[in-house]
Amino acid sequence: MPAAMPKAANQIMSIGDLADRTGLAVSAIRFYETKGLVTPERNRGGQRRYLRSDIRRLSFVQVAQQLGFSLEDIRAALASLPSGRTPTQKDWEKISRGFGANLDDRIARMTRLRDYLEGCIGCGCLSMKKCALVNPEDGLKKFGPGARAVLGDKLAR
Amino acid sequence: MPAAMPKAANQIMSIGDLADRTGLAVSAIRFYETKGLVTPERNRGGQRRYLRSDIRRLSFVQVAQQLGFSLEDIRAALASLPSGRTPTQKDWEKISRGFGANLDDRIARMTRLRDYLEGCIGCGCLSMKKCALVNPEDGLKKFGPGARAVLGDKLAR
DNA sequence: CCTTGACCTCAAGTGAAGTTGAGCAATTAC
DNA sequence: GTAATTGCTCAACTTCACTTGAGGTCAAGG
Repeated sequence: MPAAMPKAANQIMSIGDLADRTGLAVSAIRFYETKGLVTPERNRGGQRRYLRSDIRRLSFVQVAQQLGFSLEDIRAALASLPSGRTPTQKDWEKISRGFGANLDDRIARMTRLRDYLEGCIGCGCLSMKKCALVNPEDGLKKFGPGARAVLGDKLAR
Repeated sequence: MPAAMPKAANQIMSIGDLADRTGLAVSAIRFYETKGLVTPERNRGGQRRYLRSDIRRLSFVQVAQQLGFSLEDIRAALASLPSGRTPTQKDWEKISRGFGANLDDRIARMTRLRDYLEGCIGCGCLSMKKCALVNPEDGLKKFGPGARAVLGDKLAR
């Protein structure tokens, strides 16, 4: 058999293969393992063996990271995936929804920020403690000082 | 002696006052100074004395940081403010526009990301290195490791 | 079989963005 | 006028997200 031998059914792969498929550095993948983001098996030589579903797992990590989540946030989200079996679409959809809802919020906040920059920063209100954007309500301080308020840190709840 | 003593014309203030007005920690303000983001005068006792316009300056730092800019990016932007005089509205508007343009991009990108997340994450495309979600053209990555900050705070729990 | 490249572990380093602490000086409040 | 508060410098420590290097092992091709 010549040519095409793309890994036994390409069901399992080495760390290098996974790195190629995800665009991550090998060192990053090992690092993620220490953070509990992936937990590969080992072959009898002690080398890591990954499943194809780990590609998606790490891709999710990358996406979520770009959305601003910390590795710990992501770890927590991934922890809700089934441990015994390969996650299904439904599994993924479920955890994606959590992140997506958050995104809506973030988009709204960024839009507000843009408006702020365009219309407000030159107006002087930045120097005023009571600027609705910088400091919407008295008492917001305890949730995060200063301009954090701009982002819509809700003090409610 | 009791009552109203709201700072001599509140034109100049101590680092503690500035910290109160911006919500920043005193240590952070000093740190920003080492990064060239503020350059206060000193009184004859050697203590830092800030102008009211520094409130705006630091507020801008906070806002820009939350947009994902590094302190170095911000330093560069602030460097275009006039050094001899207190910045005018126009000065601020000018530098804000630069950041704002960037923001439009980001909002667009995030909106795209949200759409993908809703419709795509379960579909398998996440396993592809080229998925726009994983690898957006000019991804947030180029804004540095602070991309996290762009997006604000943590996943609601 | 033997070489070469991929992998292994573990420790240390990086850089961003600060915080904390020691030891001391200046300001403010009473 | 004195005590408490605030400020000063400088060095070291912290967290996050990785990378790099040393020293050694495993596995696939020729």
